[in-house]
Amino acid sequence: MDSVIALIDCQAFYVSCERVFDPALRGRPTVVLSNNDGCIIARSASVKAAGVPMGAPVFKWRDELEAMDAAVLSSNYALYADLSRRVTAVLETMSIDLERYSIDECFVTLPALDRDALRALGERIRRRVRDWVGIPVRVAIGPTKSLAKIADEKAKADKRAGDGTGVYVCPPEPDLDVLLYRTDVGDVWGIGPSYEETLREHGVTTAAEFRALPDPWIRSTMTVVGLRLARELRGQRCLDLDLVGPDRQSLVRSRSFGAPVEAKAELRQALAKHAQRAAEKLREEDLVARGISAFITTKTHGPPPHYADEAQATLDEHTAAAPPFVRSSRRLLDAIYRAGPAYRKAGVMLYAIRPRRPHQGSLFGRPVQDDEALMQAVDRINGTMGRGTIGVAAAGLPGDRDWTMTRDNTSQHYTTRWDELPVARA
DNA sequence: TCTGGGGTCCTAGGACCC
DNA sequence: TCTGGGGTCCTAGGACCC
Repeated sequence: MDSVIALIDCQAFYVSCERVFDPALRGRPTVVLSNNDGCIIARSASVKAAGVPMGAPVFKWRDELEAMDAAVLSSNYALYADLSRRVTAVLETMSIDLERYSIDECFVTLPALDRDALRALGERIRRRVRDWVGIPVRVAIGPTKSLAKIADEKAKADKRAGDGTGVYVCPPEPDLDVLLYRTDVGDVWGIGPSYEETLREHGVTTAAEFRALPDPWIRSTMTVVGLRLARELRGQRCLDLDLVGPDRQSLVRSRSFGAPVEAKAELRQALAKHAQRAAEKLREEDLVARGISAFITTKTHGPPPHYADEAQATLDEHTAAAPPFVRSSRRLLDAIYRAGPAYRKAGVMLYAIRPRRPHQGSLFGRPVQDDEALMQAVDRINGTMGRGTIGVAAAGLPGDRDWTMTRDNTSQHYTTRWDELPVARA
């Protein structure tokens, strides 16, 4: 093999982003919350060490966080997305090929050097991202994506011990087998709770035992996905780098409500807002969609009643204009709404997505160009004067009560809004 | 009282076609 | 009594990821 794969993983990414701009947070225990300030979705090392789990509802950990004097921040996705882009821009100056896997991880290919040289290269990557963007990253290297993921787990573990370098290179066989024997099968990338349970029932508890299973058994129990995984752990490359990024299949906009909602009119407005935002996102990505589904749900935890339903519709033609999706969301709500329950969340999903091409008007109805010109004007105004300045009336007016979200403690948009740039004082 | 918001891929089964 | 053998497309649901 003339190349290896490195996983570049930003450490406690959201927390690190906040620390770039607020030095007072460095060294202070910090968590970042999900939308609506519900769950803990990023934790500094000290908070992790205190046993606060990922995804935990914040209300269960208030006391512990207070005792640690932890900073509790609402999420600021515009900031994180921007810094993520800067991290990949730095990597592009150094690596051969790059796949952006998620907001805080990417895969790159590196030349197949010996272990020491790879470690040194990993260090250089790490240093450059830290110096140029201010975000600490781990670099985990292996012959395949799945083994790079294993290496990342190992690097994380080293970090916890306190003296890890943040760079880990998979050893060759037979040391690799030893490493995999020490890796819990549930910690393998792609093996979730359900497969883990099945495997344990068959006496398989380590990654090494998993990759040694017979192919037909894996295939029939875990589909080809499982088989690819096992082969990757054997060093056989089955998952290629997705260089251009896959074409989008679907697009979801949804939010939990700050407080329960019963009124149909409010659900209608929420769905209209989501439909409008989803269409805006389509236009940003130069896509059009034809399918829409709308869903509403009550709480899903705790004692019943729980209620959730969803309905779908197909538009006459592909479009990225807001009005057809908004109209459709209203009809879909009529189909699924039941009076009575207190709803906690609503959203829309667009599907049947493809790239926008000119002149895709249908034989029926208004020509698309009208909508297109209108939407261009809308985007221009919102681009200049701020998101939400104008939009369909069904989505509510800018001055309306913002019932959609609780966000008590958001940092500034340091890098994406002129009026919130950091200020340097001499 | 308070539990996120995105995504992807795979399979089975039904409808429909010749 | 006997009742083909392919295809394709679509959808629902399950599994996983960050």
